[in-house]
Amino acid sequence: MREVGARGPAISVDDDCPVREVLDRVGDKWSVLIVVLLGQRTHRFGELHRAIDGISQRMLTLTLSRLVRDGLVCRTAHPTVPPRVDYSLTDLGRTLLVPLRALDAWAVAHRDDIRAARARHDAAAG
Amino acid sequence: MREVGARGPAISVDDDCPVREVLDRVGDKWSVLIVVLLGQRTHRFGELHRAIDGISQRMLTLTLSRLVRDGLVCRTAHPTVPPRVDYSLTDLGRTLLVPLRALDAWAVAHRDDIRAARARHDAAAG
DNA sequence: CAGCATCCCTGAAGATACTG
DNA sequence: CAGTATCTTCAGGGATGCTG
Repeated sequence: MREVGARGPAISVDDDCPVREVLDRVGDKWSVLIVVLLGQRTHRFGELHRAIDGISQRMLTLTLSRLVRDGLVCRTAHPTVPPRVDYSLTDLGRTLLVPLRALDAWAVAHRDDIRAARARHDAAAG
Repeated sequence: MREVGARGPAISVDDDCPVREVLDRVGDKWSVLIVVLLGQRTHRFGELHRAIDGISQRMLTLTLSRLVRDGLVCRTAHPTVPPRVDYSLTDLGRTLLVPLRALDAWAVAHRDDIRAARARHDAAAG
């Protein structure tokens, strides 16, 4: 396993790159959004549907089932009528909030830098 | 702007969600790999091509140009013949290594948990 | 309410060939 | 060596309709 990073902890990079594994899992269009919302509090299916602007029912179902499958999200179906299903983060899911916060902090701190770089680059060339 | 997180720093979630912005930018198939490799040291185009197993010339070019555009990677073309082009991280790019390391640490720490959850889930249902 | 089934479409990514 | 140009494929995702 090759590693990088002169100072600070290394990031492994090879064939089975853990970072890539995470990104393949939560790097899709909706997973992070859902994890973050569930990090806030438990949500029902419909609540998530309303909270996440633009998501289709299909994608919400799909993404949730993947997250449940990966042990990040917990699904609780109440045998009532009409049915009621609650989704919440598992312990594992909650631990994921930590690195996501780090990424978020970076985004907040540097979004303007990126926009500036873009503007500069686009102005120079096209 | 709605925010989440009982304890710890909040993650903003709304229409312009910073986390989503980062993921849209580096959540693709190759960007993280390239950033991490360049975090190691400066690489030439061909070095990256050989280092990243499975990437096509086209995707390497595309991904690099996006990273350059966003100010994360610096491109240095030497006017020699044959041409030689060096890629390295900018200061901004280097700061990105920090949250990526957090994500990597999480991945390393929990990949087995995810695999176990999956196995459990798949065994239960299918 | 929650969610599956079906159809469709687009954009990301691969393969291949060519160039300064 | 370091790309560009073109064609093609495929999976992610949207829209809609139906059901326990």
